[in-house]
Amino acid sequence: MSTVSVSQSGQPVFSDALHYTVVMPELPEVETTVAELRERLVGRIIERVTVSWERSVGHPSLDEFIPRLSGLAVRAATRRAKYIILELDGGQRLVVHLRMTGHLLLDDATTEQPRFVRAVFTLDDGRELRFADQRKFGRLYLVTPDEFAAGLPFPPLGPEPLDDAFTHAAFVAVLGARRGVLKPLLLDQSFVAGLGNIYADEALHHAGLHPQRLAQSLSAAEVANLHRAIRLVLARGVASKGTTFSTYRTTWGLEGLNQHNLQVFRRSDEPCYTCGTPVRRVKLAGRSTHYCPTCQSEPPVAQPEK
DNA sequence: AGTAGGACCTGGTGGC
DNA sequence: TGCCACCAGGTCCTAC
Repeated sequence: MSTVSVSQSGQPVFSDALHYTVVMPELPEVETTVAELRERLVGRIIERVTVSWERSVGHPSLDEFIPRLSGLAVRAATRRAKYIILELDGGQRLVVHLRMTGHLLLDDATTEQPRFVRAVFTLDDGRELRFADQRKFGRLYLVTPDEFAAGLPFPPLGPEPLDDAFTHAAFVAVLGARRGVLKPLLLDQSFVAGLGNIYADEALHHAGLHPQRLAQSLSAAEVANLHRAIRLVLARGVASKGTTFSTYRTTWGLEGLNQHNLQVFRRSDEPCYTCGTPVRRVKLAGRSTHYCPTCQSEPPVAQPEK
């Protein structure tokens, strides 16, 4: 449950407030958000919609987006990859991708709007679902049942790593078709859905694999280790309600705890918990990449360079 | 098919 | 103190 902030200086009391200070939402952060929305939003009716940053709406046009949503009840909240899916009356779906800095906040309408609000969905119970997004990368999509059945608004997505169907054999199958450097491959949503920079680095460390290893160079044992590691770090992230790097604290804000589980991410130059070697940070495929040079030994085959 | 780089964005940080 | 270049990273797009 969220905590309640009681102000004695005339500030509103944030009862039933739901705040997220999660940065960089990946699968566990989105899963946590969806679980909260399932509990607190399903059954409510969207009465009114306002959009203050037009490009936050990815589909359809704003002229269609707003009137089509009005009066619809939220029937279910689910997740696919890093997408939040709100099923509405008539089978329409409001799909949300938080990208880098998106937040969904559920607050009493009388409370002050948080910074960077891009869209507000006024509910029938006096609350508002607020989409805040500092860097404006996040997107909202409204799709019809036919569009959703045709795969909109999703790009090609790989298997869900926490599904029971994502067995070792299933991982071998998707990996066998791919080549290239491990780190960018793990970030490729069409390979396995839901990993981002944090959990990709953590999975590689847990599996003892150097981020520059080539996918096709892995032994059977290393493939099994990587499969186990992906599932483990994501499951641990979900259990910890996500990873929070917040620059500010609020008395009513919910916060994930997985940052305390991280072995290498954002631990540059700090000692590896396993062997004490300073964690190294390099730029790989345009992303900062963290690894332990001892636990994750260098690729056995020399990379073509120089 | 893969790789690289730019674009989208803005607040925070560090250098001068 | 003030300015400014740079960085953060999810995804799409283009080019090679």
